[in-house]
Amino acid sequence: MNAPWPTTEAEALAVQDALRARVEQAAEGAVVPRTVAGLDVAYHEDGERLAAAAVVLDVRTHEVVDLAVTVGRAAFPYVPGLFAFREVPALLDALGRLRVEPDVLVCDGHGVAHPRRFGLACHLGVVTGRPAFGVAKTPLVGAWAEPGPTRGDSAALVDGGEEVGRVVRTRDGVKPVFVSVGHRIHLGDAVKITIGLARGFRLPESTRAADQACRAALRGATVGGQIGSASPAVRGSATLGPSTAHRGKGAGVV
DNA sequence: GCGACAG
DNA sequence: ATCTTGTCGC
Repeated sequence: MNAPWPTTEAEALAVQDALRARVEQAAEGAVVPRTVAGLDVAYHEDGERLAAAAVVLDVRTHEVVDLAVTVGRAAFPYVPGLFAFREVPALLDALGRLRVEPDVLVCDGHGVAHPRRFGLACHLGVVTGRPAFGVAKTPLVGAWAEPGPTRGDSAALVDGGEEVGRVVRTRDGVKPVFVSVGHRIHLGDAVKITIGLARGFRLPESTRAADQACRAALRGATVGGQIGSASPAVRGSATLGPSTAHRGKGAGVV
């Protein structure tokens, strides 16, 4: 029933074309999350083995409510614009191990601020059906004016004549982050949530927590060959069936 | 043709 | 993404 994971760039592009129509818009205020899930992936130096983490935080207190990690392999080579095909299988596996269903997914990358308006946040939102948005550290597409110097200041990220995201200053005098809608959420809400989650640091607490969790899992899997021993509250796996290595010759790097 | 190019 | 600890500055 499930379409096979794309092996070539042409196949991946076709998948994006098909899924793009399923992205849903949302009115401002439609999403008032009590919890968010921070998602991130860490790679082994071989560029193939990886660990993915999903950490659920209470939006108000930033307390970790749930956490799940999984280790596996990159499902596609890194190609700007096709980035999601590399991490989606592992991230879905991690999300599937959570006991608490997060109200919104905070992705490490872009949503519609993408050449074909279907970045990682859109992809994860569509396949999970959950509200989702992306917070990226660097731009992929678009132009913008330097936002004000104060935390909370922002500027429109424009591409192809449309606002595809917002460049947001989460801390005074610090390089801004790029926020864009993924699925079922309004850009203004995504920006507010991002600022609320980024208090002491540039990146949202959710992203930082996920980054720390997958890095730790990667070490555990590399050194001990097993993970999840550090904390009994963490659910993890040392294998990842579907997320096998990319094969074939039409997609570049391996 | 020459860069740029999420992680 | 990853290679990488201490250090300069507010």
